[in-house]
Amino acid sequence: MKGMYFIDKGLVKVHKKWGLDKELILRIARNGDIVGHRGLGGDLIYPVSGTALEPTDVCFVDLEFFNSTLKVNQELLFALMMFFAAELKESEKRMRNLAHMPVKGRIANALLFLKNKFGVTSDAAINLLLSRQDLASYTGTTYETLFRIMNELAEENAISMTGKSIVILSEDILLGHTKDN
Amino acid sequence: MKGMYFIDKGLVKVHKKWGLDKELILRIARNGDIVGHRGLGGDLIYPVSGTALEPTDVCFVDLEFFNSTLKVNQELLFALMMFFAAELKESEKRMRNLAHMPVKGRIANALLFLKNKFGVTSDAAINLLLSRQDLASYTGTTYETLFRIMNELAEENAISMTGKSIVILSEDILLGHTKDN
DNA sequence: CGCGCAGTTGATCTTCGTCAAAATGTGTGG
DNA sequence: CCACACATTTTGACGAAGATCAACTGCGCG
Repeated sequence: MKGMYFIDKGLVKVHKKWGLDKELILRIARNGDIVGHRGLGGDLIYPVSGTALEPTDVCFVDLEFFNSTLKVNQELLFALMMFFAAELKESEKRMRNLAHMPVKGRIANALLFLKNKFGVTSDAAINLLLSRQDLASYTGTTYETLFRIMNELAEENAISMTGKSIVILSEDILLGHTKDN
Repeated sequence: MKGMYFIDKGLVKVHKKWGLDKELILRIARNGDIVGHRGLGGDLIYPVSGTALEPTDVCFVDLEFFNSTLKVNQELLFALMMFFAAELKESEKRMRNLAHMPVKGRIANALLFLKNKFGVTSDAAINLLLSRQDLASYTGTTYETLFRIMNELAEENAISMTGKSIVILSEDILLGHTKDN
Protein backbone atom coordinates (compact mmCIF):
# COMPACT_ATOMS: atom_id res chain seq x y z
CA MET A 1 0.00 0.00 0.00
CA LYS A 2 1.36 3.34 -0.99
CA GLY A 3 1.27 6.31 1.25
CA MET A 4 3.25 8.14 3.82
CA TYR A 5 3.47 8.81 7.51
CA PHE A 6 2.80 11.92 9.45
CA ILE A 7 4.56 12.04 12.76
CA ASP A 8 2.11 12.90 15.44
CA LYS A 9 4.41 12.73 18.41
CA GLY A 10 7.99 11.64 18.83
CA LEU A 11 11.23 11.50 16.95
CA VAL A 12 12.22 9.44 13.98
CA LYS A 13 15.56 9.09 12.30
CA VAL A 14 15.44 8.57 8.58
CA HIS A 15 18.44 6.66 7.43
CA LYS A 16 19.79 4.75 4.51
CA LYS A 17 22.19 1.88 4.62
CA TRP A 18 25.30 1.53 2.56
CA GLY A 19 26.97 -1.81 2.36
CA LEU A 20 26.81 -3.90 5.45
CA ASP A 21 27.85 -1.60 8.21
CA LYS A 22 27.56 1.92 6.95
CA GLU A 23 24.63 4.20 7.07
CA LEU A 24 23.86 7.86 6.79
CA ILE A 25 21.13 9.55 8.72
CA LEU A 26 19.41 11.66 6.12
CA ARG A 27 17.38 13.65 8.55
CA ILE A 28 15.68 13.60 11.86
CA ALA A 29 11.98 14.11 11.79
CA ARG A 30 9.75 15.15 14.64
CA ASN A 31 6.11 15.85 15.10
CA GLY A 32 4.56 17.63 12.19
CA ASP A 33 7.07 16.21 9.77
CA ILE A 34 6.47 13.70 7.07
CA VAL A 35 8.25 10.43 6.52
CA GLY A 36 8.00 8.20 3.51
CA HIS A 37 6.94 10.91 1.13
CA ARG A 38 9.23 9.52 -1.51
CA GLY A 39 6.36 7.46 -2.73
CA LEU A 40 5.14 10.75 -4.14
CA GLY A 41 7.68 10.96 -6.89
CA GLY A 42 6.05 8.08 -8.66
CA ASP A 43 9.16 6.86 -10.40
CA LEU A 44 11.66 4.42 -9.00
CA ILE A 45 11.30 3.83 -5.33
CA TYR A 46 14.23 4.79 -3.23
CA PRO A 47 13.97 2.84 -0.06
CA VAL A 48 14.98 4.45 3.20
CA SER A 49 14.43 3.26 6.71
CA GLY A 50 12.85 5.07 9.59
CA THR A 51 13.58 4.26 13.19
CA ALA A 52 11.81 5.76 16.15
CA LEU A 53 14.20 7.21 18.68
CA GLU A 54 11.56 7.46 21.35
CA PRO A 55 7.99 6.27 21.74
CA THR A 56 6.42 7.74 18.69
CA ASP A 57 2.96 8.03 17.24
CA VAL A 58 2.66 8.12 13.54
CA CYS A 59 -0.30 8.34 11.27
CA PHE A 60 -0.35 6.51 7.99
CA VAL A 61 -1.94 8.35 5.14
CA ASP A 62 -2.97 6.53 2.03
CA LEU A 63 -1.62 8.09 -1.12
CA GLU A 64 -5.01 8.26 -2.79
CA PHE A 65 -6.53 9.96 0.16
CA PHE A 66 -3.60 12.26 0.48
CA ASN A 67 -3.78 13.36 -3.11
CA SER A 68 -7.49 13.99 -2.98
CA THR A 69 -7.08 15.97 0.20
CA LEU A 70 -4.44 18.11 -1.40
CA LYS A 71 -6.81 19.00 -4.17
CA VAL A 72 -9.20 20.65 -1.80
CA ASN A 73 -6.82 21.83 0.86
CA GLN A 74 -4.76 24.65 -0.48
CA GLU A 75 -3.22 25.36 2.91
CA LEU A 76 -1.88 21.87 3.28
CA LEU A 77 -0.46 21.84 -0.20
CA PHE A 78 1.31 25.11 0.41
CA ALA A 79 2.69 23.97 3.74
CA LEU A 80 3.92 20.81 2.11
CA MET A 81 5.65 22.73 -0.61
CA MET A 82 7.39 24.87 1.98
CA PHE A 83 8.36 21.83 3.95
CA PHE A 84 10.06 20.24 0.98
CA ALA A 85 11.75 23.49 0.04
CA ALA A 86 13.19 23.82 3.53
CA GLU A 87 14.31 20.21 3.62
CA LEU A 88 15.97 20.63 0.26
CA LYS A 89 17.86 23.66 1.44
CA GLU A 90 19.05 21.78 4.48
CA SER A 91 20.00 18.78 2.41
CA GLU A 92 22.05 20.85 0.03
CA LYS A 93 23.91 22.42 2.91
CA ARG A 94 24.82 19.06 4.28
CA MET A 95 25.78 17.85 0.84
CA ARG A 96 28.35 20.56 0.56
CA ASN A 97 29.61 19.89 4.04
CA LEU A 98 30.09 16.24 3.25
CA ALA A 99 31.93 17.13 0.10
CA HIS A 100 34.41 19.63 1.45
CA MET A 101 34.24 20.14 5.18
CA PRO A 102 36.54 18.05 7.36
CA VAL A 103 35.00 15.75 9.93
CA LYS A 104 35.60 18.11 12.80
CA GLY A 105 33.65 20.82 11.09
CA ARG A 106 30.82 18.48 10.25
CA ILE A 107 30.56 17.35 13.83
CA ALA A 108 30.65 20.90 15.15
CA ASN A 109 27.97 21.75 12.66
CA ALA A 110 25.85 18.81 13.63
CA LEU A 111 26.06 19.63 17.32
CA LEU A 112 24.99 23.20 16.72
CA PHE A 113 22.20 22.13 14.42
CA LEU A 114 20.87 19.49 16.75
CA LYS A 115 21.10 21.77 19.72
CA ASN A 116 19.26 24.42 17.81
CA LYS A 117 16.54 22.17 16.53
CA PHE A 118 16.10 19.65 19.28
CA GLY A 119 17.64 21.19 22.37
CA VAL A 120 14.62 21.37 24.61
CA THR A 121 16.25 22.53 27.81
CA SER A 122 17.26 26.10 28.36
CA ASP A 123 20.85 25.30 29.15
CA ALA A 124 23.30 24.21 26.51
CA ALA A 125 22.83 20.52 27.12
CA ILE A 126 21.85 18.59 24.08
CA ASN A 127 19.71 15.91 25.54
CA LEU A 128 19.85 13.99 22.38
CA LEU A 129 18.24 10.69 21.96
CA LEU A 130 20.91 10.03 19.41
CA SER A 131 23.54 7.54 20.40
CA ARG A 132 27.15 8.12 19.55
CA GLN A 133 26.70 5.68 16.75
CA ASP A 134 23.84 7.78 15.45
CA LEU A 135 25.89 10.93 15.69
CA ALA A 136 28.58 9.27 13.63
CA SER A 137 26.02 8.19 11.07
CA TYR A 138 24.59 11.65 10.96
CA THR A 139 27.93 13.25 10.24
CA GLY A 140 28.98 10.53 7.85
CA THR A 141 31.91 9.22 9.81
CA THR A 142 32.76 6.28 12.01
CA TYR A 143 32.26 5.57 15.63
CA GLU A 144 35.96 5.73 16.45
CA THR A 145 36.64 8.93 14.58
CA LEU A 146 33.70 10.57 16.27
CA PHE A 147 35.21 9.81 19.67
CA ARG A 148 38.54 11.28 18.86
CA ILE A 149 37.02 14.44 17.51
CA MET A 150 34.66 14.78 20.44
CA ASN A 151 37.62 14.44 22.75
CA GLU A 152 39.45 17.14 20.86
CA LEU A 153 36.43 19.38 21.15
CA ALA A 154 36.26 18.67 24.86
CA GLU A 155 39.93 19.55 25.27
CA GLU A 156 39.30 22.81 23.49
CA ASN A 157 36.52 23.46 26.00
CA ALA A 158 34.01 23.66 23.23
CA ILE A 159 31.90 20.93 24.74
CA SER A 160 31.85 18.80 27.84
CA MET A 161 30.77 15.22 28.13
CA THR A 162 29.67 13.35 31.17
CA GLY A 163 28.37 9.94 30.38
CA LYS A 164 25.84 10.17 27.60
CA SER A 165 25.12 13.83 27.85
CA ILE A 166 26.81 16.47 25.79
CA VAL A 167 26.93 20.10 26.81
CA ILE A 168 27.98 22.86 24.50
CA LEU A 169 30.31 25.21 26.33
CA SER A 170 31.19 27.52 23.50
CA GLU A 171 29.19 27.92 20.35
CA ASP A 172 31.89 30.22 19.09
CA ILE A 173 34.58 27.58 19.15
CA LEU A 174 32.27 25.19 17.36
CA LEU A 175 31.40 27.83 14.82
CA GLY A 176 35.08 28.37 14.25
CA HIS A 177 35.39 24.85 12.97
CA THR A 178 32.60 25.34 10.50
CA LYS A 179 34.22 28.30 8.81
CA ASP A 180 35.71 27.89 5.42
CA ASN A 181 39.00 29.34 4.17
CA MET B 1 14.36 42.44 -4.70
CA LYS B 2 13.21 39.04 -3.65
CA GLY B 3 12.09 36.45 -6.07
CA MET B 4 13.30 33.57 -8.13
CA TYR B 5 14.10 32.56 -11.65
CA PHE B 6 12.35 30.23 -13.97
CA ILE B 7 14.55 28.82 -16.64
CA ASP B 8 12.90 29.25 -19.96
CA LYS B 9 15.60 27.80 -22.13
CA GLY B 10 19.12 26.62 -21.44
CA LEU B 11 21.15 25.06 -18.73
CA VAL B 12 22.30 26.44 -15.43
CA LYS B 13 24.61 24.98 -12.86
CA VAL B 14 23.78 25.82 -9.30
CA HIS B 15 26.88 25.77 -7.19
CA LYS B 16 28.19 26.83 -3.86
CA LYS B 17 31.73 27.81 -3.05
CA TRP B 18 33.76 26.50 -0.17
CA GLY B 19 36.89 28.32 0.80
CA LEU B 20 38.83 29.83 -2.03
CA ASP B 21 39.10 27.11 -4.58
CA LYS B 22 36.52 24.51 -3.78
CA GLU B 23 32.97 24.31 -4.91
CA LEU B 24 30.20 21.80 -5.17
CA ILE B 25 27.67 21.77 -7.93
CA LEU B 26 24.41 21.26 -6.11
CA ARG B 27 22.38 20.58 -9.17
CA ILE B 28 22.01 21.28 -12.81
CA ALA B 29 18.84 22.98 -13.80
CA ARG B 30 17.31 23.15 -17.25
CA ASN B 31 14.22 24.61 -18.77
CA GLY B 32 11.21 24.31 -16.58
CA ASP B 33 13.28 24.26 -13.44
CA ILE B 34 13.51 26.90 -10.82
CA VAL B 35 16.59 28.61 -9.51
CA GLY B 36 16.85 30.85 -6.52
CA HIS B 37 13.83 29.48 -4.77
CA ARG B 38 15.65 29.57 -1.49
CA GLY B 39 14.24 33.00 -0.92
CA LEU B 40 11.03 31.10 -0.21
CA GLY B 41 12.15 29.74 3.09
CA GLY B 42 12.00 33.15 4.61
CA ASP B 43 14.62 32.49 7.25
CA LEU B 44 18.34 32.94 6.83
CA ILE B 45 19.43 33.30 3.28
CA TYR B 46 21.72 30.63 1.98
CA PRO B 47 23.51 32.13 -0.96
CA VAL B 48 24.30 29.95 -3.91
CA SER B 49 25.52 30.91 -7.33
CA GLY B 50 24.07 30.08 -10.68
CA THR B 51 26.08 29.98 -13.86
CA ALA B 52 24.68 29.49 -17.31
CA LEU B 53 26.39 26.69 -19.21
CA GLU B 54 24.94 27.74 -22.50
CA PRO B 55 22.99 30.73 -23.77
CA THR B 56 20.08 30.69 -21.41
CA ASP B 57 16.85 32.57 -21.04
CA VAL B 58 15.54 33.02 -17.57
CA CYS B 59 12.51 34.75 -16.27
CA PHE B 60 12.60 36.58 -12.98
CA VAL B 61 9.51 36.26 -10.86
CA ASP B 62 8.89 38.60 -8.03
CA LEU B 63 8.17 36.85 -4.77
CA GLU B 64 4.98 38.80 -4.15
CA PHE B 65 3.67 38.00 -7.56
CA PHE B 66 4.71 34.42 -7.24
CA ASN B 67 2.93 33.96 -3.97
CA SER B 68 -0.25 35.53 -5.18
CA THR B 69 -0.15 33.38 -8.29
CA LEU B 70 0.22 30.28 -6.21
CA LYS B 71 -2.90 31.17 -4.31
CA VAL B 72 -5.02 30.96 -7.41
CA ASN B 73 -3.10 28.39 -9.38
CA GLN B 74 -3.50 25.03 -7.77
CA GLU B 75 -1.76 23.26 -10.63
CA LEU B 76 1.37 25.32 -10.29
CA LEU B 77 1.50 24.85 -6.56
CA PHE B 78 1.18 21.12 -6.93
CA ALA B 79 3.84 20.97 -9.62
CA LEU B 80 6.14 22.99 -7.43
CA MET B 81 5.59 20.68 -4.52
CA MET B 82 6.46 17.70 -6.69
CA PHE B 83 9.50 19.45 -8.04
CA PHE B 84 10.86 20.05 -4.57
CA ALA B 85 10.06 16.52 -3.51
CA ALA B 86 11.96 15.12 -6.48
CA GLU B 87 14.92 17.42 -5.92
CA LEU B 88 15.00 16.43 -2.28
CA LYS B 89 15.08 12.77 -3.14
CA GLU B 90 17.92 13.33 -5.54
CA SER B 91 19.79 15.46 -3.05
CA GLU B 92 19.52 12.82 -0.36
CA LYS B 93 20.88 10.21 -2.73
CA ARG B 94 23.88 12.31 -3.49
CA MET B 95 24.33 13.06 0.18
CA ARG B 96 24.71 9.42 0.93
CA ASN B 97 27.05 8.93 -1.99
CA LEU B 98 29.26 11.73 -0.78
CA ALA B 99 29.29 10.24 2.68
CA HIS B 100 30.17 6.67 1.86
CA MET B 101 30.79 6.00 -1.79
CA PRO B 102 34.38 6.21 -3.06
CA VAL B 103 35.22 8.72 -5.75
CA LYS B 104 35.12 6.19 -8.53
CA GLY B 105 31.60 5.23 -7.67
CA ARG B 106 30.50 8.82 -7.46
CA ILE B 107 31.93 9.56 -10.87
CA ALA B 108 30.35 6.48 -12.40
CA ASN B 109 27.10 7.54 -10.83
CA ALA B 110 27.39 11.06 -12.10
CA LEU B 111 28.11 9.92 -15.64
CA LEU B 112 25.08 7.68 -15.66
CA PHE B 113 22.90 10.34 -14.15
CA LEU B 114 24.01 13.04 -16.53
CA LYS B 115 23.70 10.77 -19.51
CA ASN B 116 20.24 9.84 -18.41
CA LYS B 117 19.08 13.34 -17.75
CA PHE B 118 20.93 15.40 -20.30
CA GLY B 119 22.12 13.01 -22.98
CA VAL B 120 20.26 14.35 -25.96
CA THR B 121 21.72 12.17 -28.65
CA SER B 122 20.63 8.61 -29.18
CA ASP B 123 24.09 7.16 -28.90
CA ALA B 124 25.88 6.89 -25.60
CA ALA B 125 27.78 10.13 -26.00
CA ILE B 126 27.28 12.55 -23.22
CA ASN B 127 27.56 15.83 -24.98
CA LEU B 128 27.90 17.60 -21.75
CA LEU B 129 28.41 21.25 -21.50
CA LEU B 130 30.15 20.49 -18.27
CA SER B 131 33.87 20.95 -18.28
CA ARG B 132 36.12 18.51 -16.50
CA GLN B 133 36.38 21.01 -13.74
CA ASP B 134 32.60 21.04 -13.46
CA LEU B 135 32.47 17.28 -13.38
CA ALA B 136 34.92 17.31 -10.53
CA SER B 137 32.87 19.88 -8.70
CA TYR B 138 29.75 17.88 -9.29
CA THR B 139 31.22 14.74 -7.80
CA GLY B 140 32.93 16.60 -5.00
CA THR B 141 36.48 15.80 -5.94
CA THR B 142 39.41 17.53 -7.59
CA TYR B 143 40.41 18.09 -11.14
CA GLU B 144 43.42 15.77 -10.91
CA THR B 145 41.64 12.93 -9.20
CA LEU B 146 38.88 13.09 -11.77
CA PHE B 147 41.43 12.54 -14.53
CA ARG B 148 42.95 9.53 -12.98
CA ILE B 149 39.60 7.94 -12.36
CA MET B 150 38.39 8.73 -15.84
CA ASN B 151 41.51 7.10 -17.22
CA GLU B 152 40.87 4.05 -15.12
CA LEU B 153 37.33 3.90 -16.41
CA ALA B 154 38.62 4.23 -19.95
CA GLU B 155 41.10 1.40 -19.40
CA GLU B 156 38.26 -0.74 -18.15
CA ASN B 157 36.42 0.06 -21.36
CA ALA B 158 33.60 1.59 -19.42
CA ILE B 159 33.93 4.87 -21.23
CA SER B 160 35.96 6.36 -24.02
CA MET B 161 37.22 9.87 -24.31
CA THR B 162 38.28 11.77 -27.35
CA GLY B 163 38.98 15.36 -26.68
CA LYS B 164 36.14 16.86 -24.71
CA SER B 165 33.56 14.25 -25.48
CA ILE B 166 32.79 11.32 -23.28
CA VAL B 167 31.12 8.17 -24.52
CA ILE B 168 29.71 5.54 -22.26
CA LEU B 169 30.71 2.12 -23.56
CA SER B 170 29.29 0.00 -20.80
CA GLU B 171 26.65 1.09 -18.38
CA ASP B 172 27.08 -2.21 -16.60
CA ILE B 173 30.68 -1.57 -15.67
CA LEU B 174 29.77 1.86 -14.43
CA LEU B 175 26.88 0.43 -12.47
CA GLY B 176 29.27 -2.05 -10.95
CA HIS B 177 31.16 0.77 -9.31
CA THR B 178 28.03 2.19 -7.77
CA LYS B 179 27.10 -0.97 -5.97
CA ASP B 180 27.37 -1.11 -2.25
CA ASN B 181 28.47 -4.04 -0.10
C1' DC C 1 34.13 -14.39 39.57
C1' DG C 2 33.89 -14.64 34.65
C1' DC C 3 31.44 -13.30 30.69
C1' DG C 4 29.83 -9.87 27.37
C1' DC C 5 29.38 -5.50 25.62
C1' DA C 6 29.71 -0.44 24.94
C1' DG C 7 33.34 2.77 25.29
C1' DT C 8 38.29 3.96 24.37
C1' DT C 9 42.78 4.08 22.67
C1' DG C 10 46.60 2.70 19.70
C1' DA C 11 48.75 1.33 15.29
C1' DT C 12 48.55 0.81 10.55
C1' DC C 13 46.79 1.27 5.85
C1' DT C 14 44.23 3.32 2.05
C1' DT C 15 42.40 6.85 -0.38
C1' DC C 16 42.57 10.97 -2.05
C1' DG C 17 44.08 15.82 -1.94
C1' DT C 18 48.02 18.71 -2.68
C1' DC C 19 51.81 20.48 -4.89
C1' DA C 20 54.86 20.64 -8.61
C1' DA C 21 56.70 19.42 -12.89
C1' DA C 22 56.18 17.89 -17.55
C1' DA C 23 53.54 17.54 -21.71
C1' DT C 24 50.42 19.23 -24.70
C1' DG C 25 47.59 22.51 -26.71
C1' DT C 26 46.34 27.38 -28.18
C1' DG C 27 46.80 31.83 -29.54
C1' DT C 28 49.55 35.84 -31.21
C1' DG C 29 52.75 38.58 -33.45
C1' DG C 30 56.48 38.68 -36.54
C1' DC D 1 54.67 29.38 -41.34
C1' DC D 2 57.22 29.61 -37.39
C1' DA D 3 58.60 30.95 -32.67
C1' DC D 4 57.33 32.27 -28.45
C1' DA D 5 54.34 32.97 -24.45
C1' DC D 6 50.76 31.29 -21.98
C1' DA D 7 46.95 28.26 -20.60
C1' DT D 8 45.26 23.80 -20.07
C1' DT D 9 45.87 18.95 -19.44
C1' DT D 10 48.40 15.09 -17.72
C1' DT D 11 51.56 12.61 -14.86
C1' DG D 12 54.40 11.93 -10.62
C1' DA D 13 55.60 12.09 -5.77
C1' DC D 14 54.27 13.04 -1.31
C1' DG D 15 51.51 13.80 2.78
C1' DA D 16 47.40 14.16 5.60
C1' DA D 17 42.87 12.84 7.02
C1' DG D 18 40.36 9.48 8.32
C1' DA D 19 38.91 4.36 7.96
C1' DT D 20 40.06 -0.03 9.54
C1' DC D 21 41.55 -3.44 12.59
C1' DA D 22 42.79 -4.91 16.97
C1' DA D 23 43.64 -4.58 21.66
C1' DC D 24 42.39 -2.89 26.11
C1' DT D 25 39.42 -0.73 29.56
C1' DG D 26 35.77 -0.32 32.50
C1' DC D 27 31.21 -1.88 34.02
C1' DG D 28 26.91 -4.32 34.55
C1' DC D 29 24.98 -8.72 35.38
C1' DG D 30 24.18 -13.46 35.83
